Amino acid sequence: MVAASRLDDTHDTGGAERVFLALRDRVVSGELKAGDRLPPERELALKFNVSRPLLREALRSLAMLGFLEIIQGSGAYVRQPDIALVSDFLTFCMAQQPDVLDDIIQSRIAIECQAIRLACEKASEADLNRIAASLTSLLDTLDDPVLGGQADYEFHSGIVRASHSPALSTLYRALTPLLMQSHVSRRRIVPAGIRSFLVDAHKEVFLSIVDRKPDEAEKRLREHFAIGDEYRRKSLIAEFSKSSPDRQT
Amino acid sequence: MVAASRLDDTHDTGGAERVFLALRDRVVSGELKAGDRLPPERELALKFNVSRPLLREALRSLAMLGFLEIIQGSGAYVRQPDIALVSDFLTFCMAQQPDVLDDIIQSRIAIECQAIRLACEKASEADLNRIAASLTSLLDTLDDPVLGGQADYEFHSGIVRASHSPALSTLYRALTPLLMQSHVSRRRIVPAGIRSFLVDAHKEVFLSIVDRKPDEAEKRLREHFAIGDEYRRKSLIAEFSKSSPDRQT
DNA sequence: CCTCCATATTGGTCAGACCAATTTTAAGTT
DNA sequence: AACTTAAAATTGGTCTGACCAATATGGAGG
Repeated sequence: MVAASRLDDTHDTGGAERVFLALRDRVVSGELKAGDRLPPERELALKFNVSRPLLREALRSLAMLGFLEIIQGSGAYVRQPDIALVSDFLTFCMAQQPDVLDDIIQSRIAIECQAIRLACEKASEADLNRIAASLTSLLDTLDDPVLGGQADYEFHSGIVRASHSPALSTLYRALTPLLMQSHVSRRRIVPAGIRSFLVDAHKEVFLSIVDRKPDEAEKRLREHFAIGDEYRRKSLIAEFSKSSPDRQT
Repeated sequence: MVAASRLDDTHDTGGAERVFLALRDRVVSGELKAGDRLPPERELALKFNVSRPLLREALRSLAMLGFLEIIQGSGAYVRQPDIALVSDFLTFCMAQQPDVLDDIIQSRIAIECQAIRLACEKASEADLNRIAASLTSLLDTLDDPVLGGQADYEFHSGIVRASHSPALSTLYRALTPLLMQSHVSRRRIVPAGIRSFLVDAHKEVFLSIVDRKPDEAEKRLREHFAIGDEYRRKSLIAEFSKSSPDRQT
């Protein structure tokens, strides 16, 4: 096992890794805050008793991990860590397993169902307004697959945001890219005529939040997901039985 | 924005990064499988038209990300990516926000409540046996905070595993380190006399899975979490009002 | 006071060398 | 022939010092 794989490791396995860990810990511990500029490479190399190439291996690694932004001629700056990197890696890890795209929806259901309960407790006026707005635009963009999808996402992420739970929000953001990937294929097969019905489902979910009824809200949200799932199954079956030529791999 | 921050970026911002992205994509795309050995550094440097230090910056970065394991005298080997790295980074991202440790439990509730529903559908005989076993060891280790905590974790992770949802399992594993961190402080304050009651709660949850009743199972699991939360509050209040000297920051 | 260019600073890259650990090979022994 | 052991080759680890490129700085000129 490589030392760098765990946050709590200390035993050194080499100069570059030693520097890497030392600098990373300074960032993680908050000693180095976002925006701070690191000393010049030559200076840092001297301080850590390594050559410049070695120090650069460490700096470059930190940059690749998103901890640093290195600007030629200027310096190396500490960067606010980006969830997108977690998403990327999570995506990769999950992609290693088969059929995750069909399964990722389970994570979404999990997060949203818990979020909606919290939202019933904690949603502010602003939260409700935001969700209501997404409902409106959902209605306005019924026929537009792109804008409609965006409105749909804003509705659901609005619920998560209204939970006022940073953990759930962070997770949700981490999953969003994967969700998007599985979402486009999902939405494509929802029959156009049914979409207005889906808006009603969203509306009911929203009203349950307004009424501050967690059990009801979760139940309706689950039904909403279940219905979407059912359509997906039906469409798949229809596709197979007809073996329509427009099928895309 | 640095190019390496997104998995789909291609535009190069330098030699080292170019090599980094090229090699990473080979791993992500599956062209390089776990266990494969990379060509020697000198050879790779020639192939990519960069100097060895530059190539090493790229290799080292990949190693830090967990894509490679570099062994002196032997070579660089592709490694199965480790969820632990996601955990580390997720931990870091969440640590940036205040009070996450109290909030991380929401993610746990979310995942487990969804998992237990799926478990009611999909749990195999082996899954149930495993959970039952953890129940037994939970009973046997009532007075041992370490072993007891371990048994507790095995029970809950057993539920997630029984969901047969790779996405939920992956997420749960990613959260485990953070969970542990918040768990120890949590368990410390549960009064010893009540623990047997907690075992009963676990047992009820388990029986609901055996009976394949999703709603009931989730309800009991929620109650279980709620009770734990309540104890935590009470203990905190008690600590504050007494301002006991054994309080640890 | 502002603009513009020379200079200094700082990261980007390279070449070649030597050390350390491992692997391979070959010699030597049983 | 098979095993042991030591030498040699392979491969990663590290250093030095140099030069290029982009940026930042500061002074000269408007």
